[in-house]
Amino acid sequence: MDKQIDQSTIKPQASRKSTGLRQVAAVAGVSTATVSRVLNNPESVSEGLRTRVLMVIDQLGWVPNAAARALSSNRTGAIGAIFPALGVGDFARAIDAMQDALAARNYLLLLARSRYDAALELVQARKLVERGVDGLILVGSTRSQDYEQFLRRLSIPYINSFVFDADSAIPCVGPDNARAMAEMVDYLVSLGHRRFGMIAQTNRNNDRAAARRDGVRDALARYGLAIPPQAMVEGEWSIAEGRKLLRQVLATSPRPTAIICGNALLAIGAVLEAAEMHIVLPRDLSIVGYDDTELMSELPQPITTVRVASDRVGKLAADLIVDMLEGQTSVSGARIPSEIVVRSTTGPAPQD
Amino acid sequence: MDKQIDQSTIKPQASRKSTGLRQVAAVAGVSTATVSRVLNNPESVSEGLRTRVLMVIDQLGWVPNAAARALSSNRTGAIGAIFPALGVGDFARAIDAMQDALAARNYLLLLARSRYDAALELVQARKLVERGVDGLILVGSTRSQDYEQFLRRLSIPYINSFVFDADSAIPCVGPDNARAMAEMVDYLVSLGHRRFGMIAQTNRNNDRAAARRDGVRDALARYGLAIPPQAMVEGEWSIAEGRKLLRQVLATSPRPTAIICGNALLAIGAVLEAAEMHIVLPRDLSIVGYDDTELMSELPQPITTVRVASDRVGKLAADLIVDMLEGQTSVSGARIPSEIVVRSTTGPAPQD
DNA sequence: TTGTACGCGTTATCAC
DNA sequence: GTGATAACGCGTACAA
Repeated sequence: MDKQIDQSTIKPQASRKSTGLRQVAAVAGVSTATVSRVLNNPESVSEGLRTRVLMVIDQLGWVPNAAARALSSNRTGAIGAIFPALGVGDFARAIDAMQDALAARNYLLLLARSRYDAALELVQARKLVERGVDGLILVGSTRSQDYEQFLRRLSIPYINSFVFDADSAIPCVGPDNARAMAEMVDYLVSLGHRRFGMIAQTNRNNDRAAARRDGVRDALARYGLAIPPQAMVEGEWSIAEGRKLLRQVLATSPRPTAIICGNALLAIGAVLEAAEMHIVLPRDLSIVGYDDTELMSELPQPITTVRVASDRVGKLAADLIVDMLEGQTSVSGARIPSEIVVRSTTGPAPQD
Repeated sequence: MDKQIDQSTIKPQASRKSTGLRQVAAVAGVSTATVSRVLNNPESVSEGLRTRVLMVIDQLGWVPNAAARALSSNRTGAIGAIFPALGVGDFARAIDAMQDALAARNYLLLLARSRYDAALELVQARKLVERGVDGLILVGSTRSQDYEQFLRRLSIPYINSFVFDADSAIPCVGPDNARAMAEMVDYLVSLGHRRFGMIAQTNRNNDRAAARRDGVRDALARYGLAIPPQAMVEGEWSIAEGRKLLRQVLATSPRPTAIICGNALLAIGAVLEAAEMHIVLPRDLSIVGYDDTELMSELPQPITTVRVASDRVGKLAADLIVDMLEGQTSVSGARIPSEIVVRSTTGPAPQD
């Protein structure tokens, strides 16, 4: 009798196409609960059953359904991250490290791209939340009211990366952009420079770029110095712009003796253009950049720059958000130190 | 009476925390089915109800739960893509375009990275499938037996990108790597070059690199030419390696008059190193690369290279996989044309 | 056009 | 340690 009943109750299950956990349970002769436990809490299942179930899983090639799991457990095991761009030097390195760190802790990274567009970023955040991410890694700390409100209503944790603000309410992982630039200014002033120009990265929806610019300005102010408006220009993220803007800055008078660039590509463009203008670095002019990509050291003229361990930013951000999710105590942020890498594009200010 | 019944039936729903669609339905005074339809099939709902429901949704700030939706509809609206690397020139451009194209058609891109590691790629594929992606975009077309089997068993479509093989069973979107290199060889031979060297990208788990190398070899063979083993070297993806390998190739005798590099960074390294060795391009030597990044044209010496519209690869791959999902007829692949961009690192072979 | 009711595949809370 | 079984939130026949 029992057997007959078993079979008749199995039939309808078998007709349910080639589904999952239930199948495994049936074949292994255990309950669905046990199969689930083998996956999520192996220690709570006896050795014997566990191996048996694992064999069946392997044999059937069963892959658990993440959607069902998410629906039932209210966790997806996915972390969302929104970056302005994905292929750009420091972000790319951070993303790689983030992915590795998350994978190591059994989380998946969901990447979105905001293109430095505030509205788009909010859209992306919504999509990620809709997708059920357990936490969010954002870049920067300045956002619109709408966005702030959206985040506040959220029941999931989020952190800011690539910025560091000691007294921010929400955790930050990143360099102190302003301080990094201040150190660069100190270095240049110590070389005797007094007239500065800046090829800044555009500030539009980019508080890191703004912080770098402000860092330069404030540091200079401490020495009683300032960059004249015409010698302060803005560009995006390309060599071509670095070239163009160098000419623009050098056209001002009196000519600056040191030019600070807001990112790596702008610096590379500036240095290349200087060479074409037969300006000898660092004899006639000093140029510095921000971020240390391979190019900064491999070009004919290695460029002095600020180095930030972006991979550490990525890894720590990943670890931090997972810690927050798993209720670790250490939910503070971290300031990633920056460092001035002196190469051959900086030297004593020319005498005039 | 009716009112009282309504209220008493609403109470238990209200106690169910701050859930979703049901809430919206209750507040809007419609059924859950209607709310669902407003989202997934708006035309089938009367104007009046639709706007009312939309207002309530907005007011409550409700975000549909993707997991529940996926579980119920058996589609996630997510496409998985596995790339060897994410931040690398052509891949980065393709990824950007892919994301945009997918977003335009209301799909989300789930990105994974295989690091040119076959085993890791299979792991990533499994994870993406577990995550319920509706389709898969892969790179290349050569894979292990295990992997092939895994894909065959899959019930979701997948395509190969960055390769093109006219008689492949599964759709491809990409350049014909071998043909692109063959054209480059034709060009160099037409300039009088007869002695060639090659700084290839390593072939490990990279059939595109292999195809490029084979393309060069076969094209040369047609002219009765060949690259001597010592002049055929391999590197990864860095300027430093391009530098080192150039010296290696130039140490062979007789010295090649033309050197073909397997990617952009290797070419840049080679060109920079040549300059440091006081070798004048193209008078003494011709060097070409593969892939056209900004650097290839902005460096002091613009580099002759193969240009492939990677963004088109990304966009077309995205459109193709979605077409396959949505049952469009046009499920063939596409060959993305490549083009030789002649710059200043190539010229007539030196006379000896 | 709109509403009812069931099922999607898993987790988790109970009993045993 | 193990097994029933009720959620989880949404889509969708089917009925009205």
